[in-house]
Amino acid sequence: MIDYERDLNEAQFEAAASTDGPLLVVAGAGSGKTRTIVYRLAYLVESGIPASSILLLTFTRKAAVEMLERARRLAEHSYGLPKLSSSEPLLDPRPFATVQGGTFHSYAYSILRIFRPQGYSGNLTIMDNHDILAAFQHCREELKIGKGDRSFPKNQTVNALLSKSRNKEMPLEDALRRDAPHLFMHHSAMEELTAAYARYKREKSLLDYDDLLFSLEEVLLTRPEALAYCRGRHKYIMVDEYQDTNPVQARIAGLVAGLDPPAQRKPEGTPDGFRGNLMAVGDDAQSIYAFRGADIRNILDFPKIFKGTKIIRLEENYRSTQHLLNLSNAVLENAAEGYAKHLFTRRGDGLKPNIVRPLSDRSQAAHAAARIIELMRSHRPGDIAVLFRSGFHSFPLEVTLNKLGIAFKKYGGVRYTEAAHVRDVLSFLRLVLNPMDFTAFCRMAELSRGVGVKTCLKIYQTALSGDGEKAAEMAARHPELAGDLAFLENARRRELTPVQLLTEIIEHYTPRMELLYPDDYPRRAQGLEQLIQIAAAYKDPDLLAVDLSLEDPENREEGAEALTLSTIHSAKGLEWNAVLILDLVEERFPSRHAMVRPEDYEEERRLMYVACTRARTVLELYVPSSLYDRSGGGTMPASPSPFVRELSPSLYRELQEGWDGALSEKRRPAPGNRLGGNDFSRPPPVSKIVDFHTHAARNRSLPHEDDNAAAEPEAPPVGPDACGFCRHRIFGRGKIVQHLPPDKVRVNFPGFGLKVIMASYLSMEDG
DNA sequence: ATAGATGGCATTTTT
DNA sequence: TGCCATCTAT
Repeated sequence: MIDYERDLNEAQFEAAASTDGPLLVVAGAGSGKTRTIVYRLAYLVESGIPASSILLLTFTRKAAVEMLERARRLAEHSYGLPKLSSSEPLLDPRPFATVQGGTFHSYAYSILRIFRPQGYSGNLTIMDNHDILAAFQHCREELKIGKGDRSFPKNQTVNALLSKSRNKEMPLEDALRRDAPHLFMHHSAMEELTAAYARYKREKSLLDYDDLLFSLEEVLLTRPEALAYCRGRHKYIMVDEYQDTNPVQARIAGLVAGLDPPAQRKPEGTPDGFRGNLMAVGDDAQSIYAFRGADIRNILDFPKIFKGTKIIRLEENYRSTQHLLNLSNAVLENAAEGYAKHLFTRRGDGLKPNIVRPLSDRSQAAHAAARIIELMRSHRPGDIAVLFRSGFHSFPLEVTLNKLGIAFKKYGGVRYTEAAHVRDVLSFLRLVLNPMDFTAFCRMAELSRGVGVKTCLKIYQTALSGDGEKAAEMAARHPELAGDLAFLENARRRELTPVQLLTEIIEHYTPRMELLYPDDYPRRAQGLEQLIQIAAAYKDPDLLAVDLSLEDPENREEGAEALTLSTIHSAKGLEWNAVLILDLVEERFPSRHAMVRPEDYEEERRLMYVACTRARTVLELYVPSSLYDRSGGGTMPASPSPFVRELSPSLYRELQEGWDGALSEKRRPAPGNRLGGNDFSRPPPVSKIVDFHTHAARNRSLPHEDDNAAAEPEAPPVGPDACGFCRHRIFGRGKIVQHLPPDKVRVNFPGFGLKVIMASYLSMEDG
C-alpha cells in the first residue's frame, strides 16, 4: 500500500488528500509538485474514484505522459504485480491507465470531434503554423491587401498579432496600439484580412490553435448536451501550471469542473453553487507566457472565483542546494511586485553558483563547451543543460559542440514537425483520414511537377462542389498526382494500424524525397523512422495525426542521454544536475523587446527565476563582455544583465576570462585593501580552455595557449612602468589603473569597468 | 500558371 | 543567416 504520510511532507499530503472541492496548490519551484499530483492521483483512485473520471490538464502532453508514467510506477512499486489466483478483488495492474491527460488543445479537439462547432461539418482539421501562413497568403492575394506595400505586415506578423488579440481577448485595434503602434495605420485592412481568414477556415473545416479553445468554449456554452457530456465524464479536474493559463482556458476548466456559465450564475457569485472538484497547481513566480495571453490573475483570483477554495503552499524545495536557492530567491527579491516566496531546502549548502565572464560570445561557447566536457566526467550528459533566452543564442555553442563531436538535443527553435519531409508525410497521413483536408492536399499535390496553388485550388473547388469525377479527371492530367491519389485510395480501403499506414506512406514517399533532397535524404529518412516509433503508441490514426500537428514529437523521443540545449521556455518544469545559462547581457536577457513595458520586464525576471531553479547542484551564469552582431558590423560591447548586476557578490563565485583565454577567479578587493598590490597571488586557473576556434583565433591573430605551456607573454608593448592610456582590441581605449606584476595591468575601460588584462595584449595610446 | 531565382528583410518566447 | 515574398523566364 502507499504510505502517503511517509512519502509526502505535511503540505503535500494535505494537497493529495483534499479530494473534493476547489483546491489551489501554490507550488514553488522544485517543491515536489509532480510528486504531489501523482500521489493525489493515487489517493483518488484508492478512494474508489474511477481513474477514467479524472482529467489531468497539463501544459504539454509530455508533462501529462510523464506524470501518468510516474503514477504507474508508483502503483507497480506499491501494489506489486496482481496475484491472479487471489480471491480478493484484484487491483488493476495499471490503475491509472484510464486517467485522461493532455493539453487544453488536445482535450478541446477530443471534445470537438464529438460535438462539432457551429458552422463546421465534416472532419475537422487542425492547422499548423505553415497552414496558417498559407491561409493568410491566400486571403491577402484574394483581397489584394497589402500588395506592393512594404509597410504592410508580413503574414507571420499578422498572425502573431491576431493570435495575441484573441488570446488576450482584446480587439485587434487595441492589440495593435499596444504592441505594434507602427502598424496601427493598417488596422482596417488587417480586420478585413482577419475576416477573410475566418471565412477561409470555416469553408475548409480548418481550426487553428486558438479556434480549438474558443470553439470548445462556445460548444460548452451553447450545447447543454456537450457540457453534460464533459461533466459526466470527468468529475475530477486537475490543471497543472495554472499560472500560464489564459482566460479561455480558465473558463473551460471552470465550466467542465461545474462552475455555471456567467448567465446562469446567481448575482452574488457562487456562494455555495460550486460543487465541482477542481485542483489548480501553479506558481505565480513562474508565469512566463503572458506574451501569448496567459494571465497571472487566473491563479491570483482563483480563490475569488471558486468560493471555498482551500489554498496550500509548497515551499520546501527538494531540488537545489541552498546556495543555488539563495541566488534564485534573490532574483525574485528585486521583483516589482513582492512575491512572498522563500524557498528553503534541507539538502545542504552545496557550491555557490559561478558567474563566468568570457570576453566574447565566441569564447563563451568555448568555455561552456570546456565546462561541459569537465562536467561530463562526473555527470551523465542527460544531467546537463544549457539554457538561453532565445533560440538563436545557442548558435555559436552548437557550432562548437558539433566540432567537438558532442551530441546534444535542442528544444525550442526549429521544430521537427516543421521539417519539410515530415510535413510531406504528415500530409499523406491526413489525406488518408480526411480526403477533404485542403492544406494537406495542396502540400501533397505540389510535390508533383506542373502543379501549383492555382491547380490545387481548382481541383479542390471542383471536388467540393460534389463533382468528384471531374476532379479526378483534372488530377489525372498530372501523372504523379494521379499516382498519389491512387495510393491514398488504396490505403483508405484497408483498415491499417497507424504503424502500417505510416510505413506504407513512407515507402510511397521515399523516392520523391530522394529527388527533392538529394544532399541529405538519408538523414531525413532516419527522421521518418522516428515517426513510426511514435506511431507505435497509437491505436487511432486520427489521434496520431492531430498530435503530430499539435506538438513536437522530438520531445518524447528516446533517451535522456544527450546534453540538452533549450530555451528557458522549453525548459520549464524540467531539472538537471548542472545548468549553464548563456548570454546574460542587456538586449538579450532581458530581451530587448521586453524593455518597454514594466510588466514585460517583470516577466523576464520570472524567466530568469525559472532558469536558475532548474539546477540541482551546479549553476553557472555566463556574462560575455562582447557579442558578435552582424547588423552592428562586428563585435559590439555588451553590458551585464541587470539580473546579474543586482545580485550581491556574496551569492556567487566569479570567474573571469583573461586575455590568455584562461578563467581565473576574480579578485574582489578585500575591505580596506582596495588597491593593495601585494596579495594578488593568482589563484589556479579553474578551467583552461583548449582553443576550439583555432582558425577563428588565427584570423584574429590572437596568440593562444599550447596545451602544456603556461602562457608566458612576449615582450609587453605596454611597459612595466607605463601609465596613462592604452588600447584593447575589444574594449577600446582605457586608462591603466594599476600594475599587477609580473605581466598584467588593471585597466579601466569606459563602459566596461575595470579589467585585469595581460599587458602584452594592449598597445599604448597617447594621453 | 509554374518554377526557379533574385533580392530584401528582420531576428522572442509556444500551443 | 536563413527565410519570405515578389519577380521573371519558361
